[in-house]
Amino acid sequence: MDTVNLKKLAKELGLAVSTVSRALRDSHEISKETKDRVKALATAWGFQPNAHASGLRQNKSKTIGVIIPEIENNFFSQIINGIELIAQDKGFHVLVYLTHEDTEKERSILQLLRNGRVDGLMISLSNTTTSFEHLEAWRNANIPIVLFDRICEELDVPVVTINDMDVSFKATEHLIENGCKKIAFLSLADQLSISARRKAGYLKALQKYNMEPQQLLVECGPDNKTNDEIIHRLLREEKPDGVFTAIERLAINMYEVCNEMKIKIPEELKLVSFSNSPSAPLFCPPLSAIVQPAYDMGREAAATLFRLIEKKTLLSYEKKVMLRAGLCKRNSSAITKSRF
Amino acid sequence: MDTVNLKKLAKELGLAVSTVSRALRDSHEISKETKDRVKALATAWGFQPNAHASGLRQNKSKTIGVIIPEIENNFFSQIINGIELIAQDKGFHVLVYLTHEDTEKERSILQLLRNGRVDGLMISLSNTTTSFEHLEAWRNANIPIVLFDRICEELDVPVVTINDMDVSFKATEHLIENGCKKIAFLSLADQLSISARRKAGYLKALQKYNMEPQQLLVECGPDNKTNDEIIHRLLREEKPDGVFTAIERLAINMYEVCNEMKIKIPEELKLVSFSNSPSAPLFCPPLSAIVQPAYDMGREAAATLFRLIEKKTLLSYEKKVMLRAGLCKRNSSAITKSRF
DNA sequence: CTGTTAGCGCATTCAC
DNA sequence: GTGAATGCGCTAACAG
Repeated sequence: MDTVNLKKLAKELGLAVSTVSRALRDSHEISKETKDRVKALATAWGFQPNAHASGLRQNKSKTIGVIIPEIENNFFSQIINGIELIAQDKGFHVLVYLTHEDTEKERSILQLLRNGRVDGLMISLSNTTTSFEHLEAWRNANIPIVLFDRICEELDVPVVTINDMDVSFKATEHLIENGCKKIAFLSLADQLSISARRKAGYLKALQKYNMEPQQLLVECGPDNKTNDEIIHRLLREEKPDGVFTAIERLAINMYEVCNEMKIKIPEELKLVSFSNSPSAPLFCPPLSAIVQPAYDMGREAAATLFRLIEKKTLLSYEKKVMLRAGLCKRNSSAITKSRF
Repeated sequence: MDTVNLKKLAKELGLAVSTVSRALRDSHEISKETKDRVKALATAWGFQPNAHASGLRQNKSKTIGVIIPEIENNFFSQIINGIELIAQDKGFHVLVYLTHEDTEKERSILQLLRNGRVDGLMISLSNTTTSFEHLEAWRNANIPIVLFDRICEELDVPVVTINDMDVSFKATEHLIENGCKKIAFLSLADQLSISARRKAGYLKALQKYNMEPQQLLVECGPDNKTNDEIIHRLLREEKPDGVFTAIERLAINMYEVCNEMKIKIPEELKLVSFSNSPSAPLFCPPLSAIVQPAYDMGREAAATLFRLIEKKTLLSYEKKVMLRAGLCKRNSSAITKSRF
């Protein structure tokens, strides 16, 4: 069976192409009978209007692009889930791109998409991104864009974020309240605003309890083995009794190294981490986690993008949406009976 | 800045549109000087050829579609990761669709994509899919398609699978060797070929050790709470000393219910499960897992699809690719000292 | 080596 | 209410 198009339908029905087109789009200037005849044949033949042709004609793609650093991460896959829900609801398609934390790739994808392929873009920045010309350039193309989670604060662009600072403050305070005297903060060495916000929350909590002298800022990298060494050294030399990790992967490293070094969690060291893993409660011991509303974030960001695509003007509070993460206290940071 | 197209470039350069087009595509029939001039202006102006126009003209979209049941699942996100790598390498875009295990959605997405939007399709079937007319219909559209993991064996379509049966046999045998006398098999109630293959592996192992009378086939559903009840009843009434779960989510349910019921893993009950979670080693106790090469599967399936897209004929062994999953033995299925 | 022309399939303007 | 004609931006056939 050859591909069916308007022309063939028109020929079969003895109508003009334009009439068929209008009938299928439910134009009011077509009689009900004609509409019915046209639609009947269209469904019978399984007609689907060619995406490129109508895209070209209307300068619309019915497609949004999503650029994220990685996908093997509960946080981002939940985000995609939320985005996809809204997109499917709007009849839109979703293109997914992974940067693998490579700012060059990020730049080239953005460049590549300035050609009508997408009607809007959502992006969470790579952690190696330090300059933002590619985002500025994008804005010249006049295609709606929304930043989420890993945003750029300098740019006047709609963003959806999480209360990273507040919840980090809360997590650190929780460790302090549970008796920690020397708390380390582990994060990736990057320039991201979220890292800065999380660090700020940590520092603010130390400040509140006059513990700044005990601050321990540890920067990890992309390589797990190196991180293990860094953590090893940290635990050996600084002997913190509390650790707050800014990303889940580092918490896993913590568990592994503590196992190796026979350091007991939470007796000798209490741990809290950002984590969206559904199995955090099964860890040994169960991980006290800052859980981000990733699914909602995806939906919120997508909803904002569609407001822009539909040319609705954003109200000021819609330009900066902040969602609240929750601290889920579990055994990895629990108070333990003093020994003997 | 208005959108720049071939016409504007041609006008500025005093050339014909076709010359500009050819120059940008490195046609051999254009002089080096002209090419250089054209390319210089194109990059200066940040020209990107309109995707719809060239797509329409060439009847190519440089896009592949990926349909999966869900994304909040390490297995599928690893698959996407593998697919995306190959696609980016080929300069292709990736559309992602989630069916949420809804066969109707699956059907309508397939229908929707028969309009030139994608040059090829990869799909892992929803577990509610029992008839395959939509796949048959797709083949009439003559667009390459590859099935992976959750495939349909009746159809003559390239597939990439995993040695589900063998590895399930191995997992069950492992439980038997470690002393289990009554092993339950937990899976979703679905019609999928992978479920059948996993079950077959389980049964084959029981058979080998003459334990068929002890077979315990338990069907769970999409709802976690119901599953918890099913597992509760199973553990209370049947008291298995070994459990093999066909999907990760059910293993998490097992841990939870065992915790509640104070059943000790692995002392009183040994557990093995399919799982691609990177944190399985951190579980309490660490989970013995069948780890699927999901990333490779994504790459393999994408590579197969691109062979089809590039009109290469598939060699017979390329039509049915089977990858090997590995059993990673950990403490959840370990032999324990008898408690005399 | 470069220019002219036609047409991909559709939506839309204008005619009747 | 319907048909004919136009053009979205690009590529490819044909001409020179």
